[in-house]
Amino acid sequence: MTSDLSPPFRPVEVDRTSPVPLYFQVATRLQELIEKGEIGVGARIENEVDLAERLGVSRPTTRRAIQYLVERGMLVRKRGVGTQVVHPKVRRPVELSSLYDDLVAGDRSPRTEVLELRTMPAPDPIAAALEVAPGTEVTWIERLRYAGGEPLALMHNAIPVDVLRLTRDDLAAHGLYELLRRSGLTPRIATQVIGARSATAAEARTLDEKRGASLLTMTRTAWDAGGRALEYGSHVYRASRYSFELNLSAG
Amino acid sequence: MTSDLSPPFRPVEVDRTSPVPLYFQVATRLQELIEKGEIGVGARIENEVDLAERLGVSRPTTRRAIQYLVERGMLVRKRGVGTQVVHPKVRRPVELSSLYDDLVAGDRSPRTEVLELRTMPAPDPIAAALEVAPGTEVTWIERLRYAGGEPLALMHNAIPVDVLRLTRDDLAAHGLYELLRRSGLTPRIATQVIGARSATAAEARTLDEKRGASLLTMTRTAWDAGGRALEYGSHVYRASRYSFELNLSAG
DNA sequence: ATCATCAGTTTGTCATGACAAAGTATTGAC
DNA sequence: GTCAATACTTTGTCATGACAAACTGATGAT
Repeated sequence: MTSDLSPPFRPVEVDRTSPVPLYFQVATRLQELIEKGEIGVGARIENEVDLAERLGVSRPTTRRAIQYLVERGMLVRKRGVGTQVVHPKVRRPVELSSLYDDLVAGDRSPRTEVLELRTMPAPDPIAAALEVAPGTEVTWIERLRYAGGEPLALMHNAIPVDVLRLTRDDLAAHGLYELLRRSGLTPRIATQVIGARSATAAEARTLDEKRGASLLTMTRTAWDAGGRALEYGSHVYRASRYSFELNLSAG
Repeated sequence: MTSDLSPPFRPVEVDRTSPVPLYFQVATRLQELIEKGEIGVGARIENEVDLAERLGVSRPTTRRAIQYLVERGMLVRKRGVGTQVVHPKVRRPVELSSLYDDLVAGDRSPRTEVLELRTMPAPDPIAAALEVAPGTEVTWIERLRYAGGEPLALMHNAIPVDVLRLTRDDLAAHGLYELLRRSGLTPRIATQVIGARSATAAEARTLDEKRGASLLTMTRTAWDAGGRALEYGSHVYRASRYSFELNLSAG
């Protein structure tokens, strides 16, 4: 029935002198083979035991490599059946990146205008969102983001001052998440709410839209691995120029 | 410095006769302790080796349980330091559920009106989204979803006929994802695009909004674990009544 | 007093071995 | 021929043992 028994694809050799973990080497190699189509969608890969033996690694190591790709949506395992390729490229769960990074990646030449930058005690709703004490000092930022010469988004952020200090120049030249990461602060968890509403007169003017035009709204709070709140953001995007793309995967 | 050395919290006994895997029993028990606050945020839990010994399970099993909670954002591990509680409840990555389920869970008494239900060859854009051959027969559904007596969303779906056959009654009484699951079809992977635009006159009339009101739009394609396309959806929501909430976690 | 060095703690990686559970394919009885 | 029982394949779970790497804190030299 399943004629596509794994062809003897090229040996995946591992480098035991490398500091890269073996399971990761195996996973990366498999991912390459799949992305290049050398193992086609629907094809079954070799069973764990044989694969492990052929690579000269243990079965747990092989399992861990396969598991890694299963979690990324490339492979599917069924007990008693085998492991099958279901998608030729990684489906990332959801990116936790900033708009700026996305625009750079998409070659849309972003530019940032810093409209406001000051420190102030956090208003209650923002303190609540950040899960910090009311009145905690935060840096309040208002930015206008351009892409391809056109205004795209109006962004408001609050960052606790003891998390990061920011300058106008930094913000004009880099995305907020890049600045965070550069300071060793890695956002790991975030909650977002995405909605829509009509533009106010002032927003329409700033964003070069007609009054009452539809805007996408996004509010987000991001935490680092230690559970410390890094950033609260409340942004509006021109719906005519922007939308959110998400890849979901459910266990 | 860290005075909060793990108190000798109650023994977590495992049941080896249970069909539930040991690692999952341990993970669940730890999760309970954390959710109930018996292990507070910031506290360090026992190290893997001791914990394993005390529970009478192996270290890999303990590691797997802890890893499970780390991936869910409750715990953080640092080599040479230990494992710390960073959040008292699970942060789910993103749910892959239907609007209907969400409304039921939120006690907002959903109701569904089936406006249209017929089979037809998939138009090219929809066939492309589903990654099936152009002209593949699909069931085309148009539904109006109410919540709390008010219209909330206008939903269009295409489901390949060889995936599932649907009746008006089924659709009126249940959410689409519930019907899929009941047939043994589990959505595992989806890509979504969320945007916004102004309502057309017809949409405004149907949704009881003013003409030009802002609407949230969401298009989605969902696949099962085997990579088979289950559903394409193109929905519009009243922005005044609905927004998307997401929890993200980045590796 | 300050800084480098070293030992201790804790998680990270890997190997080997074993059995269980869930599918699939084959065999055999009727 | 049909259906149930059986054998086989493959992944899932678990144990034990070992060493490496990262971080912490104490020690010692300057």
